[in-house]
Amino acid sequence: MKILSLGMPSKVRLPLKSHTNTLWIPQLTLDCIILGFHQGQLRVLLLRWKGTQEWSLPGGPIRKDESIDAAAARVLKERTCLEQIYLKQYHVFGDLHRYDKSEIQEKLSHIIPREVWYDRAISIGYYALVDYSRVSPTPDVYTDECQWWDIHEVPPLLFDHNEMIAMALKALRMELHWQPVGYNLLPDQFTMPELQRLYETILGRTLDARNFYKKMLGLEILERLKERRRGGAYKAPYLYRFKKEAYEAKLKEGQLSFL
Amino acid sequence: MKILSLGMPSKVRLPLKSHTNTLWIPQLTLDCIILGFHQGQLRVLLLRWKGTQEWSLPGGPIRKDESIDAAAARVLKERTCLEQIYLKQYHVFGDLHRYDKSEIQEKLSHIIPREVWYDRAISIGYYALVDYSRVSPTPDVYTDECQWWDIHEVPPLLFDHNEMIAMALKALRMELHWQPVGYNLLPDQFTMPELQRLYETILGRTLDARNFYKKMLGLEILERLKERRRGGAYKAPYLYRFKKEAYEAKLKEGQLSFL
DNA sequence: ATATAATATGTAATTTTTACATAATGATAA
DNA sequence: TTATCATTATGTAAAAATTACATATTATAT
Repeated sequence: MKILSLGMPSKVRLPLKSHTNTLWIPQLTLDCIILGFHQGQLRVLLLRWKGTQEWSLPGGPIRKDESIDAAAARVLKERTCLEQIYLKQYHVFGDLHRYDKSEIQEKLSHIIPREVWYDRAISIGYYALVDYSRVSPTPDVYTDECQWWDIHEVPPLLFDHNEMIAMALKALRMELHWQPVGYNLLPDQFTMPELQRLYETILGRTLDARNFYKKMLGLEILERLKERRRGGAYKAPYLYRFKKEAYEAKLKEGQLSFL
Repeated sequence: MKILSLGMPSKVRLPLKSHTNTLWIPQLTLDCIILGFHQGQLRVLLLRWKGTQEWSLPGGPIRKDESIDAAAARVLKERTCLEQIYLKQYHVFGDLHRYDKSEIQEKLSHIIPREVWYDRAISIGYYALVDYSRVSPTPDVYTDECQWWDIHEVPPLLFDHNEMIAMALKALRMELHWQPVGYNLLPDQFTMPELQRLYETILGRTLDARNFYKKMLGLEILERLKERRRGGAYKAPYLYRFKKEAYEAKLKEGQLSFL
């Protein structure tokens, strides 16, 4: 039953008619907004289609013998080589005319024959929070390039993927209030200014450092290490680590409020 | 494009193989947790299968030519005769073994031939908030009865529908904080104690009346009418009404916090 | 040794939330 | 008609959370 780690022919990751009566659930896909944090930017992993300047999100159909969460984990693993990642289902995109099908057919005709696209597909949106430094961006057979983009600098994408990213960011902003988002987006060890910049970037506004320290430390889910981050310019900041047991306990009791 | 109001043969509302290559998207369904508030209870609309004591949620497959939101609205309309209702997509149930298929085949074999069930279906969960008093519960061709149940007294249901209700309630509790849930669940005119009981019921805890009045009136989205609710025993309470423009404006700016 | 720019921290004011008790009222019963 | 009743309506003080704000510290760079 564990398809997840087996991998799959990454050829098939599109809403194509050829999926009918095969391994794949027809007319249903998922798309994955893979988010990382680097240099004060929230970044999203995008793919560039072979021989084009067209970008879109990683995603694809769901196997008949895998759960949708496993399918999302599979897509994530194929593009990042990461497993056991925080993945959140946040919205289903099911409008009849989610995107201009003929435009897609046109732009990708040299890769995908026009006639194999479904008239219509429904897509389950997931976002993943990953440690940027551990990701190895990997294109698939349809694409030349897999690259991080600042979420605020994303170019016009194929399908309705710009909208998907916008909605994921909105959902993430909500989650920021009661989930330890930093735990998933930052490396195991991080500094308080890094965590603050993460919050500021996602929220789109600045925060007061003193109040931020107070708030985060008051949650009692952070542990300050003896070491400081060396190598940077100027005063070396302390390193912190999330206390996993502590925050999981508080999460369960719904006693976490980050903002 | 407006399939919504056309209605459809309500015969087909199951994840059945016969949907392949027809009007319906295969292996994908939706289920609808229709919620009303009555006599201090949060109630959910359930269907009883013909000739059985088995209950389950309203739902069914999605037409190839309707959006998923339109499909949910269609299901809702068929069971309640209501349109223009608040519907919220809250989770996709996509596990491989969401429910015991053979148990379903067995229990419903006198209604649905065993062989027509899909091996597996994925279901999009919606919940709807309706004005209880305006609902006309209507069974479909597979069911004898369509009835309200206290959400805390729901019997064991077919499929994974108990879990669906539990998760819908959880999602609703979150929404209660920043959405005017009372606007959708109560009649146009209502009293403050009614609104308070609604909140208490959904949250599962009591609230202080003075603080509740203060909070709700402080939001400046309620309008007190001159009339009071007559007919009840003892002191007649004032009637209130939501100021639609006011709360929509505040909702947009994210400036509503109900709790 | 000095300058630099980022880190680390405390206190007071404000706002929000919580706790708590009593008078008013309309319906009911005597 | 009056008294009783259960519910509605309301204010204030304490506690908690949030916001505003300024300075000493320190690792690095010069």
